[in-house]
Amino acid sequence: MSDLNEQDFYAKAGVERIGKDRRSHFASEVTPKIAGKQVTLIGWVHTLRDKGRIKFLILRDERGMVQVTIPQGKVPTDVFEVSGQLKPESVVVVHGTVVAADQVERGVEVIPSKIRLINTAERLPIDIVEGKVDIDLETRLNHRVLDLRKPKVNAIFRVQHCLVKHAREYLEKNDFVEIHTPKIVAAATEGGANLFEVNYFDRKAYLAQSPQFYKQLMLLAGFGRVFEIAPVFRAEKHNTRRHVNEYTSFDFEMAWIGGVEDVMSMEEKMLHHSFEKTTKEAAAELELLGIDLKVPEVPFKRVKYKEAIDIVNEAGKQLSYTDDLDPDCEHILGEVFPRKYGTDMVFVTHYPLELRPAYTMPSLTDEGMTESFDLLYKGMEITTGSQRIHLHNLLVERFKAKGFNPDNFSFYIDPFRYGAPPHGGLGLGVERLTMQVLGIDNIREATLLPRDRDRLTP
RNA sequence: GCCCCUGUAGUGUAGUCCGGUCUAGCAUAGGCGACUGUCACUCGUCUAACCCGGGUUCAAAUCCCGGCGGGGGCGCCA
Repeated sequence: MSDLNEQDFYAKAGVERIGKDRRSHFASEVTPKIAGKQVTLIGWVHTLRDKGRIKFLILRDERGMVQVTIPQGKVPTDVFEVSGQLKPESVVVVHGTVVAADQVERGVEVIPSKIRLINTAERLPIDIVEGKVDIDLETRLNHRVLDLRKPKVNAIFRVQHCLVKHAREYLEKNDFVEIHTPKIVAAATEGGANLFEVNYFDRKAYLAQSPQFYKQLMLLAGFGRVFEIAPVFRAEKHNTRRHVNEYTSFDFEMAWIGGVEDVMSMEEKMLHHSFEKTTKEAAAELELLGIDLKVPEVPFKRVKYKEAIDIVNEAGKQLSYTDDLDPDCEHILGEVFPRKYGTDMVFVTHYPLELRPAYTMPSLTDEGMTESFDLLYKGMEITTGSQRIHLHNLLVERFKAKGFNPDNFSFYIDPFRYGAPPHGGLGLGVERLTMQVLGIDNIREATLLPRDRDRLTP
């Protein structure tokens, strides 16, 4: 017998197995309407307010919290004793009866008939109950798993999920095919941004900074419309609230377009759909985060790059038409656009040739400019897109003009010799979209497990 | 690549300028005790910290030097 006990690692840990117990209700589903019902709750001990002969256990699960009230004499003796042993973040199964209770803010509580300890928790490195002590973001990220248990932090990523889910849904309804392109690549797509080098057996390879070439090639391969939601890598030693070194890029690319306008039109409808669905499906999370999400009206405002420069110059900057809009400019535009156009979602179009990658279609209507756009949301660039060059000779010419040797990109350029469809597309930063939707200051907060200049764990 | 700031209990801070009751304060977390309606429970009590090394000085958390660590911004970009 003693040998058996030695091997029972559950008993050794002082805990029980869940066994056949399964959750009957989420905490949020315990309402006065189901008073009298027997429920099985599974979750964490959020707090235990131990008043001596009555204890109040706040049980938290994936969807919320509910109070479990444990009055001595009215619950079995062992239930009362076990409850006294519980620590914050202990994992428990609670069997009990739902009781309407005026004393509780939610008007309902659970009186337990049984409480089973499923796992123990040591002293926490960070407080999970919010509102007691402000914790540095750095410390929170070091303990990200615990940090994410906070309902508000968790809600950020449920909103993010919702935004992505419905953007994807819109594209699927519009004949886009989801593709998965290689993240280990041989060469840069755009120059500029630095690449992470990796050992590819005995050769040098790089982590993809963008799926750009591949998603275009898939249109040449006959897919018509494609999208990909995947990580991209930027080896820039930037350290700002808007940058991380690995982020999720939401890319789409569509063939048979008449111009860049078709791409913008697709994006605004996609975002409109996504925002609208998110306000409904993530209503609880948005409320928890105190966000009143405004669904931007379609069509979004369009402003030419030159006009944007004029606007920031009116605000005191001194930029020429070939200067890039820096974060300060985006901030200015973020303030001016709502006043001037009544919206915080604005396409800035027709960027100068020198500011855009080699594959961007030059403009016939605006000399020296491109058929391109950025989407600025609340003063931050969340999308970059354009009509792409589908004419082989022009593509070669543009690569040369940018100082690249087209021969190094033959895998990308050569297919354009054989009937490439006119096309365009965009890349949208998922974390940036999330942070702007939720009014988050630092992109790391909108990134599940951020990779920045020196963070590689967790 | 460039620039700025900063290291005090598990966490967040006060103290650092102007060295001396700092035997390092407070909050929160944690231990123990009390409490039958709490809801950031309350009350009592205890535990727990000056990044490392060197220097100046009668005296260093405080000033100086070096090391290590951390945070933020710019360029670039989503």
